[in-house]
Amino acid sequence: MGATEVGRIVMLADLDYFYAQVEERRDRSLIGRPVVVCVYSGRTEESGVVATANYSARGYGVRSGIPIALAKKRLLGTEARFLPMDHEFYKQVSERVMAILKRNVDGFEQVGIDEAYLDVSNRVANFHEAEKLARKIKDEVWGSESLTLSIGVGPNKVIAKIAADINKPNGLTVVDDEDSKAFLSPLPVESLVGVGRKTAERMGQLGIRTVGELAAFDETALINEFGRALGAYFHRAANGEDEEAVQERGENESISRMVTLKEDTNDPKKVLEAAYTLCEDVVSKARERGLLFRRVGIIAVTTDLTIRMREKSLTAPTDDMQTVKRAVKEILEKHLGGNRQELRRVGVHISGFVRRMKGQSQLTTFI
DNA sequence: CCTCCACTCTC
DNA sequence: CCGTTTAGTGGAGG
Repeated sequence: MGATEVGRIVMLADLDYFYAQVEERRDRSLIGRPVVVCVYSGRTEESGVVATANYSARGYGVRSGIPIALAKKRLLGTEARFLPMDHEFYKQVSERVMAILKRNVDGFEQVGIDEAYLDVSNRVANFHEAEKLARKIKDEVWGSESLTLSIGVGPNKVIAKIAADINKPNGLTVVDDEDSKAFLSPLPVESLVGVGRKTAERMGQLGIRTVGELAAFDETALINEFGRALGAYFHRAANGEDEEAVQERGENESISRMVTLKEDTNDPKKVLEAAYTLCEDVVSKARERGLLFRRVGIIAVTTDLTIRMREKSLTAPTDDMQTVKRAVKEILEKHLGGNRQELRRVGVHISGFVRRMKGQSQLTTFI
């Protein structure tokens, strides 16, 4: 970048309908028909939800998060295929694609399995060159993986993300500095990262429906309504301002596992049996990474699908299975005891990581 | 300041 | 009709 330039050029690359597209790639017979990748809960033959659907299926109203049974109803009479998630495989494909992205940029920040922010400020002189680079990246990914992606190019992460969303699949949208405000202004507030259904509703109460209206709203009032960090972020983002750096993310700061129980219950024995399996999972994950942890918690989803979390801090960092199981038992019994509601799902969560030093035992010595 | 936990969001 | 995983903010209360 020239010394006079102050602006950045940031991209957001987003693999299109990722899981379903990967399935289309490995089985060409899927192409041209609705494809629905499912998370089966194991409770009954088809209980579970849709993880991702291809655009053919989306045409029938099939979206992420809807029950599989509902998706089947909507796709009745079509040649639709329903496939179980194959997370390991998607992860391998993702890693190969991310490697391609990485070698084309200076700054890289992966967000989830199918998205990454790319900082190309030092690699291209202007937005026109950035567009050419984006095209090259798309060609490379297509050439070696036969996958399409959508890329948004902008002066910062907020704009790049929205630009990528605006035109998919297989899109490429460039929004340069001068166009930012005009680009953002008419969009619904939900276009901004961090504004979901609930927040959009609250903004609606304030008479804010578009990003332009949000940009014009008093910042102090936003801070009052949404808190210091969020309020200030909404104000800046709506005005097209965002200084967030493109930065590689560190290690995860928590590990959790969750399962759907065979049947709704509040029998501690049944819930604990499931929870103990989850303990084994999370503890071995932590050990693989050489981590001790200070907090253990449970997640309980009741019959009416409300979610509760309970956690406690341990007196010392550990990765000892018995300690974890005891903690989980204690928290769970306390919760089930004071709660008549039956559970549908249960989860175990650990956090407060401390890297295990060489020679450090999991039984920390008290001084 | 720390702990707990609700809430929101994302893939 | 109903999953999974992780991050982050912020309020309440110690």
